[in-house]
Amino acid sequence: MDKRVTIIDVARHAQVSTTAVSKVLRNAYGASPAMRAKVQQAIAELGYRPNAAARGLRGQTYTIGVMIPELRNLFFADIIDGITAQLGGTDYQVLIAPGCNGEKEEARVIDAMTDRSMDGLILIAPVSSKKRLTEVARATPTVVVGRHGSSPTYDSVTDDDVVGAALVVDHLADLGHRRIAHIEHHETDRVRLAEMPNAQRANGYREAMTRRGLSEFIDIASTSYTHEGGYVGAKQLLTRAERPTAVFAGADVVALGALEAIAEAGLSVPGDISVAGYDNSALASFGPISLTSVDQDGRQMGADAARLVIGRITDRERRTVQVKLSPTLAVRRTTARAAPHT
Amino acid sequence: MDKRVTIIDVARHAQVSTTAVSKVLRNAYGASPAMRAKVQQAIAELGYRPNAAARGLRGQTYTIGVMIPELRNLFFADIIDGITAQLGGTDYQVLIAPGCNGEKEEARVIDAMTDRSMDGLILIAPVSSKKRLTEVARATPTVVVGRHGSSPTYDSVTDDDVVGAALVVDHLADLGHRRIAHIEHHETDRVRLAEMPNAQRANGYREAMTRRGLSEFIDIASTSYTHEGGYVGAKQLLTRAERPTAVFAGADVVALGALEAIAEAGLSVPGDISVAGYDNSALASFGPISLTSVDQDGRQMGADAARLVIGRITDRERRTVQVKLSPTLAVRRTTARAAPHT
DNA sequence: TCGGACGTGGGTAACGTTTTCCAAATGTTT
DNA sequence: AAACATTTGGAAAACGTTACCCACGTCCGA
Repeated sequence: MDKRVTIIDVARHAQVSTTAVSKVLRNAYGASPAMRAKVQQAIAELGYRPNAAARGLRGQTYTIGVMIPELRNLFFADIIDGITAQLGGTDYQVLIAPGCNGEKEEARVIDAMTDRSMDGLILIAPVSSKKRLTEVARATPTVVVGRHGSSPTYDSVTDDDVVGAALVVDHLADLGHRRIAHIEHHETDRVRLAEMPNAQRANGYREAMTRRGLSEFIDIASTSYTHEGGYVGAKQLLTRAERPTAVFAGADVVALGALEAIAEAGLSVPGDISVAGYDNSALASFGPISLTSVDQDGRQMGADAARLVIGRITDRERRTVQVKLSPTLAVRRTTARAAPHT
Repeated sequence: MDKRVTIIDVARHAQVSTTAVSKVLRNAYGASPAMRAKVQQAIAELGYRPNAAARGLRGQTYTIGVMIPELRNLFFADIIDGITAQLGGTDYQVLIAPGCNGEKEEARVIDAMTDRSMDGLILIAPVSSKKRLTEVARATPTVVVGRHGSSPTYDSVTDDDVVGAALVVDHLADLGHRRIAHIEHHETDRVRLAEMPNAQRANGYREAMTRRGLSEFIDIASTSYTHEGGYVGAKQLLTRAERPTAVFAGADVVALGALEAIAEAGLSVPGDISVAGYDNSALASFGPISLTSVDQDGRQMGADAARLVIGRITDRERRTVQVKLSPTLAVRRTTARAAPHT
């Protein structure tokens, strides 16, 4: 339990002041190359590492907090990969706060990160009110990922969910499908209705169906973005007098639930019904499943978010920006040509 | 950008000293019920939240760091769930450090957590040398999950991998299989050879095969615990003059890779070949896959780890303990009776 | 030669807590 | 009533770092 080496030890060892050591550590102005070298050697010899808590008290903590609503969603893992890749090589460390389902839990987690004086926050698909997010971002540089709408205080990175939904509808319509149903995440809150990806996907679905002249076939099962939600939603859709020939699930995990319900009903995919998901998670590309899905390029989203948060840490006055990425469609084996119309 | 409320503001507002406030915050001795009430009211009125960085400089940071080697492994998500569930309701916040594949990356991450003066560390399946782990644990209360062997400085939580492997072999042997092959994670380091779960699983496989009188059929493909490793390993096994009738993959993700290779070879599961995995991750239980797998109860492991780390924070002198849980087998549809021996 | 600009280095006061005393008040035993 | 223990509250010194400012040389142009 020997004490940690401090900046004072380094200063003594290099025969300079602690100010000098601090300057070297931060690449700050006012240190000659000679002194720099001397200090760096002392740091190396003593194996000194700065104490982040102490740093945080005056300056930065070199920590970026990432809030993730759900560890099991593989799409989020892609985002994290993008973030860490972008931040690799810098002094910043990424720390993830897990398990924040629900507004209350989310508030607790955001508070915890703020309390730890993190330099920047990346919030993935937060459910908090816009007011709250705006306040948080006022105190700490923040990037919100996966939530539409702009804010004067935080940057945002989103996927164009309307386009994504259209990709699916067009793909299915091109294959001859008309009865294309959708399973959505039920949303009540008015603001979130406009900002959350799930709502945008449902809107995109409606628009695209209308554009293709299929408005009479619009059919939405309103459940939730979970495996269970997909299962229940598909069950509902299968009881229709005229069964849909294709199901567009709002997320991959939903599609998996739907697949299970369809299999239970004794129907085959894509023979009887085509199924498409959203997120193109690792699950979707897994051979035996091979789910057609909208690809959001999570890595790119994560990298952009990291870039933006660092940018805002550097210049807090800069105007906020909104990055909107375009999704692509990964066509696989769960979608196929529809049977001729009866 | 209004300044944060500090302990000084609270003290002033409640007309007491900062010491008094601090005592109330920490439930420390020396505060009368009357004062406690007064201070708590002031805290509520001002919406005060203690600054973790400042706390860390003298006392605790109320932060537990969890190192996780791979975000995509769903088994790890179960462990995290167990940890957060156990810690819910306490003042401790869990922060996860991602992306630490490789010894060097792992060292960087552990350093980062130490630098941030975390109160406790939970290291999941670390690959660092035992010496290094021992040193880390000397500086910070640490629990190692998923690595066998005991240490004088850290507690450990493991699953009995030898038993787990035996469960699979017995299950398959009971179904009439004799050519039961295994796909292992290749290991070179001598210490890790004894401590890492993958090695224990391979040992358990050998022992069980011998015990069942099947030693002549022992057949191991040595690749890695990845999807790719499972694919390659299965390819190897399928080229044998006499093809195995069952494959025991050391991890679920490996089993998935194997399933893909088997499907490509035009063979059916479990008709031609039975496949079993390890970890019983969410993937394994997913209907269309329905993989027979060893269940480790990750939630329980996480809960135990959290309990132990808090215990060690409270009493750093207590002797280290080793918790060893017993796995069970979740039998599903990828294993079936073997064809009669030819 | 003077005066300012610039480069170099350090002294010192924060930052927001906890911890270690210490003093005063109160209670309890002889 | 004296002596002693306990409770209650606070003053002040850490903790390790950074930010702010000042001092001293040296260089250069006027």
